[in-house]
Amino acid sequence: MSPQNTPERQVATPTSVTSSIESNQCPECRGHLAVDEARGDTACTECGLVVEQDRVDTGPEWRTFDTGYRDERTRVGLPRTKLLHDEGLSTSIGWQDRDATGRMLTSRQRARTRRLRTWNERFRTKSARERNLKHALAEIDRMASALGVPKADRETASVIYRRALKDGLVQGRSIEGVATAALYAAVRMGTTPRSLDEVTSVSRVDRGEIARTYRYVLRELNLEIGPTDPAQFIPRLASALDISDETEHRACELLEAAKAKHLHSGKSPVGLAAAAVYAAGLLTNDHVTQADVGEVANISEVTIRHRYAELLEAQESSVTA
DNA sequence: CATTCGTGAAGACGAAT
DNA sequence: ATTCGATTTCACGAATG
Repeated sequence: MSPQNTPERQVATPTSVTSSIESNQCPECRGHLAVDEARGDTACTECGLVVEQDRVDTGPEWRTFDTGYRDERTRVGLPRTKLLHDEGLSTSIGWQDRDATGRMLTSRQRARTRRLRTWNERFRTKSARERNLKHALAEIDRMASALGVPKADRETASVIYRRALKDGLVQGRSIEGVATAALYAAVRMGTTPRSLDEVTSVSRVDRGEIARTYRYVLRELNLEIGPTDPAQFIPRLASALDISDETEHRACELLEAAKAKHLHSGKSPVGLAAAAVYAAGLLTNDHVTQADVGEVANISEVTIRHRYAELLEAQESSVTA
């Protein structure tokens, strides 16, 4: 399996590594390089020098969870060889009480075998769960970093994932799907929510699966997460657009007025927040274009138009009332 | 010229059946 | 699982400044 036979694996210095990978030649001994799939390294076959570490395997992984899915395999998770599969490290012990030649075992041997089976099974399932958890937590951390999610929310995400794993919710679903759902739930519960689209943009799983898994996890763990308050998006939009504190404050007032009239149910919270920022910009004479607000909020100009008209209307009638 | 506004067709989503 | 209603988006052209 391993291309190199040399036990010691020194690591090459970064210089000239890129070029040696391209030319497929070892910088030390001119031997040729080979990829070690199991370790994710690129190493020389002659001297064992590792020229590239932690190479990400982008190849497909085909897994099935039960016979029903065997014929409609889908891509799930990271490559099997690297993080998931146990790579032959664990052992299965047969259930038949016979030795290698097929003879029945004595009762003393049977008891001994039974104990071995029990412990072996415990070890196997325990380490499987730990691999699962390690993988998932690394994935959560990667996505959280990309989104700049605060540490407290990452903790929440990992707690949610642990609970999901304990309750067996990950079976039949991809680890990454559940990990993403846990992160999404965590940021929704925190102080700086991210939209489903934002979370999707850093996940390896498509939007639909995230949404489905999110709902599932929410229901199974009895988590109650209401609709996001649009006002929570205001500070982020404000700083991205460099608008004044006054305008920012004004935007919040507009949202308050709208909420009092229940003008916000069923609408996209981000869209509402974006419209509030735009409208507040008009009111305080520091101009932001609809295009700019839409850009940072990932909302179309059309939606901003619709919302900000409603917002101003709600504000008017509450002033006169 | 840039920005804003309105429209109709089309897609996405949640709720209800 | 399908259907329905509301929302959002896209593409376009017109109006406004």
